[in-house]
Amino acid sequence: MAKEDPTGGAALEAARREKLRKIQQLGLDPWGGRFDGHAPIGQVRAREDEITVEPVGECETGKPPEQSGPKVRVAGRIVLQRKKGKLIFIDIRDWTGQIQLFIGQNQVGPTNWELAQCFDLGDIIGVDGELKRTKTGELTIFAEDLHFLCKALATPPAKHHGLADPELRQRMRYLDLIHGEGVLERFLRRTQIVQSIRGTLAAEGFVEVEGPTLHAIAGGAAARPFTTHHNALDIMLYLRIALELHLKRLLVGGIERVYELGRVYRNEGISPRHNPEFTMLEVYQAYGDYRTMMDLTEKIIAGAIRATGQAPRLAWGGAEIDFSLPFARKTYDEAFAEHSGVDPNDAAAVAALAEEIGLEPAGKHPDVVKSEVFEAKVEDRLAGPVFVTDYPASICPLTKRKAGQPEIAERFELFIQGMEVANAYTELNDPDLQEELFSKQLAGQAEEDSMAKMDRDFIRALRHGMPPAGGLGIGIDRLVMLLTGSQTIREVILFPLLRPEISG
RNA sequence: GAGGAUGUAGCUCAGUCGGUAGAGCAACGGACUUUUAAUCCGUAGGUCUCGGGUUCGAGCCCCGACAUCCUCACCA
Repeated sequence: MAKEDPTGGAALEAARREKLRKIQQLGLDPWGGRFDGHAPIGQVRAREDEITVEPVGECETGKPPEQSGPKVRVAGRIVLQRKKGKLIFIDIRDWTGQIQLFIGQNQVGPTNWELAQCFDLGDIIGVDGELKRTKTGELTIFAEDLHFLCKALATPPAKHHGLADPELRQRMRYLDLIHGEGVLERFLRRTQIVQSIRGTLAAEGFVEVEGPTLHAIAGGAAARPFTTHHNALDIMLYLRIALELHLKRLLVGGIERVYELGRVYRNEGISPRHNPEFTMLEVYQAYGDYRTMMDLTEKIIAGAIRATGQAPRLAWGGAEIDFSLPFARKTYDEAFAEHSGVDPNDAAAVAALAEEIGLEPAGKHPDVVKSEVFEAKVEDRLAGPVFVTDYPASICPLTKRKAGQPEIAERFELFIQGMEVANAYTELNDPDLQEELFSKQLAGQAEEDSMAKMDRDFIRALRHGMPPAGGLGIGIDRLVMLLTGSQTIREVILFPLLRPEISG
C-alpha cells in the first residue's frame, strides 16, 4: 500500500528507482550484462609494483608526481563513496578484495560523469582505468571508462557496522557475506577444508559415492528422523539420519574404500552446536579396523589445517588447540576415571554419582548409566584433541567386539573442546550378531536413543559377506568450527534453519 | 520443551521519574578535482514487533502472542 508521502525505506527505494530511470535515459541497461576481460581485484592489487614514477623534477605543490601504471579492468560492488565536487572516490569490492576508484569529471567525460551521479552504495559496476597511487599513497584505479552492471534497489546495512542482529545475518546471509567482517573468508575456508578432505581420501584410494537420502528405515544412528511421504508409492519415508548402512552395503558389493560426504537430517533440537541438517563424512575401508581409522582421521585433519594455510596450533574461543600429530589417546575407562573421579568398573559408585548429578539410574542397564555419566561429566572436559577408545560394547550395536573381551567395543571417538568430532568403529560383520543387536533395546534406553531398528535388507547384505572393515564418521560442521575459530555452528552453515518469516 | 535476555528510522544504537520520539550512518538539496568512516550548511525520514490492560497520559508499568539470542534438556 503506497502512502501519500513516501516514508522511511520507501523513500530510500524511490531515490534509487529515480537513479535507475536516469541510467535508462542515458541509454544504458541498469541490469547490465556480460562483462568480459576483468581481473580479480586481488590480482590487480598485486600489480602495484608495475607503477612507475617519472623522475622528472620536483612535484609542484598540490600535484601528485607523474606516474604511469598498468591499464586494468575490474568489476565489483560499491561499498563506500566519497563525493568531493567534480571528483568521486569509490571503494568497490569483489570476492578477492577491495580497491579505490578515482572518478574525475574531466577524466571520464560527460556521459560517464552523468552515470556516476546515479551510483548508490550496493550497485555493481565495471571500470577501466589506470592503476596508480593517489597523493596519499593509496592504490587506486583512475577511471577512464565506467560500465553499469546492476542497480541495487535496497539500501545496504550501515557501512562499517554491517548487520548486527544474528537473525538478519542468517536470514539475509547475502548481506552478511558482503558486509560481515571475515564472513566470506570463513565460508571460502569451509570450501577449502571440504576440498582438502576429498583430496586426502582420493590420495588414499577412496571413492566417493552418493547414497539415498530417502530411507524406508532410518538406521545407522540413534536419532529421531524427519518423516516424509512418497505419493506414487504411497509410503512413508524418512530423511536419512546417517550414511552408514548403505555404505556398508557397498563394502559387501566390493567397493573396498568408499565414502560419502553429505547432508544428514535429525529431527532434534537446535543449539550453537546443532542444526537439524548437517554435513557428515563417513568412510569405510575394507580390511582395516578402528586403528586404521585413527590414522586416517589424523591425516584428514592435518591435511585440512594445511589446506587453510594455518599452523597446527589454533586459537578457539580463548583456548588454544594443538593439532600436532599424533593426537592423545585414552581409553574410555581412563577418561572416565580421570574426569569423574569414580572407578568406572564400580557399578554402584557410578550409579551413586549418576544419582548425585540428577540422572535417574534406577532400572537402567549399568552401561547406559555409565554412558550417561560419561556424557554429563566427562565429554565437556575433554579439551583434546583426544581419541577416546574402547567403549562398552553394549552401547555400540554396530561395532565389533575386542578379541577375547566381548564387553569392549573396538570404537573411538575424537573429542576436541568437549565436542565429539569423529566416531569410528571396527565394523561388525557377523550377520547373526548384528540381527541380535538390532532387536535388543537396552533397559532404560528411550526408543529414539536406541539403534534397535531392524533393517532386514542390511542383515541380508551382511549374510553375503562384508569384509572386515574400519568405519569413520566426521562431523564436518564441527570440524569447520574448530578450524575457523567459530563458536557456533550457525557461523559455518550458510543457511541454518530458521522459523519462516511471518509474511505481512 | 523449561528459564533468562532482547525487539525503537533503511542500518547501528540512545531514550532518565510514565508527560509531544533522539543521534550517527544511509537518503535528498547545496559547496568542494587527491579523499580515506572526507568535511561543512540545510531538508526529510517513525504502526516504538503485534494484541489487550492500568492511567488524565504508555517506547517505558501489567497480561498475552510472535520472533531472535543465551543457558539447560534431546543430540553429533
